[in-house]
Amino acid sequence: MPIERYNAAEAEARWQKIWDERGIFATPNKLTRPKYYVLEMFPYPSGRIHMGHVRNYTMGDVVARVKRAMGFAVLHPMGWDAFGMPAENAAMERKVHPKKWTYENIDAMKKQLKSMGLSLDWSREIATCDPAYYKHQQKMFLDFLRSDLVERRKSKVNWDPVDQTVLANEQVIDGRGWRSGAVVEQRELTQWFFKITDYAQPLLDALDTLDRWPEKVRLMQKNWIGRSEGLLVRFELDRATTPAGESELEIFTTRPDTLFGARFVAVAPDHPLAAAAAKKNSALAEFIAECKRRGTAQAEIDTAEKLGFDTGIKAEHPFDKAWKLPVYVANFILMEYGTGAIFGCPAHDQRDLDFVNKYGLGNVPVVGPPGVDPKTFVIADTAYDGDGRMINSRFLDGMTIAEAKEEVARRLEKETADNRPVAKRQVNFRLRDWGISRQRYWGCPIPVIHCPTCGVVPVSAEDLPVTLPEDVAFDKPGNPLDRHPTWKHVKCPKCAGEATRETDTMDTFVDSSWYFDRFTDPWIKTAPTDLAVVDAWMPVDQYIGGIEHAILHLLYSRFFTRAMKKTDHVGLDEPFAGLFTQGMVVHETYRRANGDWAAPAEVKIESNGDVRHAKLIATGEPLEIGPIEKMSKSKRNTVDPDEIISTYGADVARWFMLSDSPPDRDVEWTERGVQGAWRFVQRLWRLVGEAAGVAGSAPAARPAQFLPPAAALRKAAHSALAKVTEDIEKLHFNVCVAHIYEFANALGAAIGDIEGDGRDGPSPSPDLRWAMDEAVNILVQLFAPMMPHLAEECWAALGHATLVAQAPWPQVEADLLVENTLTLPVQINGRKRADVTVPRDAGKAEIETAVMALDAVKRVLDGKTPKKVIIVPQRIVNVVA
RNA sequence: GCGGACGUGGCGAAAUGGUAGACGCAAGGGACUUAAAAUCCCUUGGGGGAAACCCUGUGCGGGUUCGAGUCCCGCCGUCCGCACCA
Repeated sequence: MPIERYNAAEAEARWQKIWDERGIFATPNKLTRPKYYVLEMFPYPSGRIHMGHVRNYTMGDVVARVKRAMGFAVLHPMGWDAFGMPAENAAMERKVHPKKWTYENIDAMKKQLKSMGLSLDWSREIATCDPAYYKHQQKMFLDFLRSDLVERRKSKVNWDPVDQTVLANEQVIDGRGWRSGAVVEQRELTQWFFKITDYAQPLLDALDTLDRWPEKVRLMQKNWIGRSEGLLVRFELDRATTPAGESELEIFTTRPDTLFGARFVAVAPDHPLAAAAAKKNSALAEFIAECKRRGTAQAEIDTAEKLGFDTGIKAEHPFDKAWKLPVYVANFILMEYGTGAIFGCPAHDQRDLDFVNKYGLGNVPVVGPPGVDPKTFVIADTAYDGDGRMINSRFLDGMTIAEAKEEVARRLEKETADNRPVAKRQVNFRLRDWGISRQRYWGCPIPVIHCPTCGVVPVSAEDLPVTLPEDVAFDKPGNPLDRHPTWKHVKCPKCAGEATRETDTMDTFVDSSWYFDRFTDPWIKTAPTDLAVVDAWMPVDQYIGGIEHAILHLLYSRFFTRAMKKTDHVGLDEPFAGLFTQGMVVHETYRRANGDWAAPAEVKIESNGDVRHAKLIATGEPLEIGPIEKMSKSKRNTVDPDEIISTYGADVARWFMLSDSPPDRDVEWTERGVQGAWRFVQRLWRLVGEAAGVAGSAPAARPAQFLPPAAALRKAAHSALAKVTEDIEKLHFNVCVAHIYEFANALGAAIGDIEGDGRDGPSPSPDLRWAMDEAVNILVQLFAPMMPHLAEECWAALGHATLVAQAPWPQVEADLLVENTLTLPVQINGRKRADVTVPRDAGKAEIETAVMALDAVKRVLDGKTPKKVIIVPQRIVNVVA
């Protein structure tokens, strides 16, 4: 029977059109079945999708299709993270308006996504640059402002000199801007902040409840929040030595137990005490200026020497007024953490030790490691930060570190100076408030007005949205909103006097902090969300995206959800119940002799034996095959999804993306792998045709009995079904792929057996035809979530008038997977020597008798009695000789 | 420096503490073909053996266990996150 090759290009377009016309992926908000919300991180409309998108969206689509088949009402929407710098860069470089550029990109990428055959509900599509979206964001900003979740203050900020804008701490990677890569500078600016630090503790605590998040991400967030418990201690200053009669200095410490090891006190260069002292000391002023001149770039911090300047100020030890400690200004103290002041205990802190060794201040060890004689224990170049007992510490001697911390806190809390306790316990967080002001055009305008008489005045709700002006020029660096001739000049809503609009726009991470809520009801015009609807759909049951958002987007969204709850826009705290972070798509690199990179599409690979050679197709020039790296424009090792889809079809791209590597690990894109996937598509098509031929007109009624060949086939089908169902649930797509291959091999073998018989024997028995029909239907349904177009084509070929995309997931017949006899491996001393076949319900005695009768066992035991026989029911037998 | 993950054939990888290497790729051999492609069949961790089968094997060294790729301790290596955080 001649079977034509499967024509992916023709079939895929046809099925996409049918799905579209029948609107089968649109999900109504009226829920009649249990809900399942699957979401992939929405893309930035850069112009074209890349292989990372293909991987991400394929995974989400498999989950969506399977859950739909399992009877859930599945919400699977798509939208666009559409504000941001690249649109402005395009405007500057190519004189195209950011809006035009963005919407053209959206059109192009939407077309590409559609060609992937994703089961998305496009009726819910949103773009964050749409005033219909950001209007609600502005409304929430004002709600947050009223609820004390937002504040405006002057602060030292990260300034990106290339993008000419402020960055949040989370957006500074290794001292560089996350987008531009420029070395970030410190500037003092007045900024809008979301008070994420108010939620530091809840955000930390709730991490323990996110049991379907990767441990790694939870740990990263925990470290980022950076809770530390310590003591805030007031050190009295010797007024005779202070510049303007300052009487005390507050320091924060997590090691109050080491107070008797103190050798000095130090403050940050931008600490008020340092500034005051500098006014009377030009050498100190020069030192401080020098500290500030030194860069804040990572490389400089790493190599920077610990430098200090003795101010001449003396601080009194909290437990001994007579004990005076010198106060230094030191370059390694950060004003942003704690109080910007520390006491230095060099014996047990490496930085402090480096410092005293440079300035000759000496050290006294106060924690003795176990088994060490306190009298002879000295610290030279390496601080001791391990466990031990207190030494040289008066009333603390002999205590553990924990006991000493507690004792110091207890005593200093009770002691007072100026009627206030000398110390109090304090929890400190590393997390900083989220600065959201950006000095850019293409973002959501911050809806406030600055009035010379009334101060900051919120735009009234009925005047929202504050829309961006379209007539802007990008001919100069800086913020076009600020330069616009009219836009910012408005009347004050309060006093009607001349006032100006805020010209900063919001960080684009604000846009992506609630889009998943908006998807639940993108149509509502009067509010960001419909509370009943958002609470019915949220949380997202399965969120899928890149690990690069482990902190940024995922932490902001967790905060934003809490802020929305406080302002009555959602009813829950945690937006993402399940999170999966997928690996990157990587590819070999190719390099020409002159150092230029060559793209995979320009390269031909030849191999003789095990050695592979690359050469440039155009000229034949030999190329060096370089390391496998993340696909990037700079290394030119990208593969265009469009080309793959038009050459092999979307199903091939989807299948290969799922097949080779575990989804959380990097996957290497290779031509060999793609061709393997393509061959399998063709093989499945042939197999389904052949199986349909064998099954012929299978009996409609299920036969009462199945002979061994049919029973074996049914077992293979149901076992594959059980395994795929289980592994899909765990998102082990690569293992699912293996099960499908295995089942396809088994089905192929079964067909081969029948055709072999068929030549000289009778046609297959009715029970086998029925089993074959069942098997091939299961096979098609198993690969349908991954290769939906091929599956529809096969489904139709099998005679169904319905869509496989709407077919319910098949039921496993568990009985088939239970064997009447079991073949157990037999180990002797933990090493497999033989198999034993016993009835499934055989007792231990029966199994032992059978095992002892085995030749292999007899040979090893040589007539002796075994020491022990371990029988694990249904599993294994181990004979200990 | 601190924290974490990972380490299995030529390669990507499987493996609730229970037969290590499923499945795929690559390679080799064969069938079909005038030939090639496609397809189909066989072999493939290492060593020994004619074969049955035996020995050995999951980075290295220990430990727990009847039994360890999996659990524990210590190294080595790779990758990731954080980092003058007091």
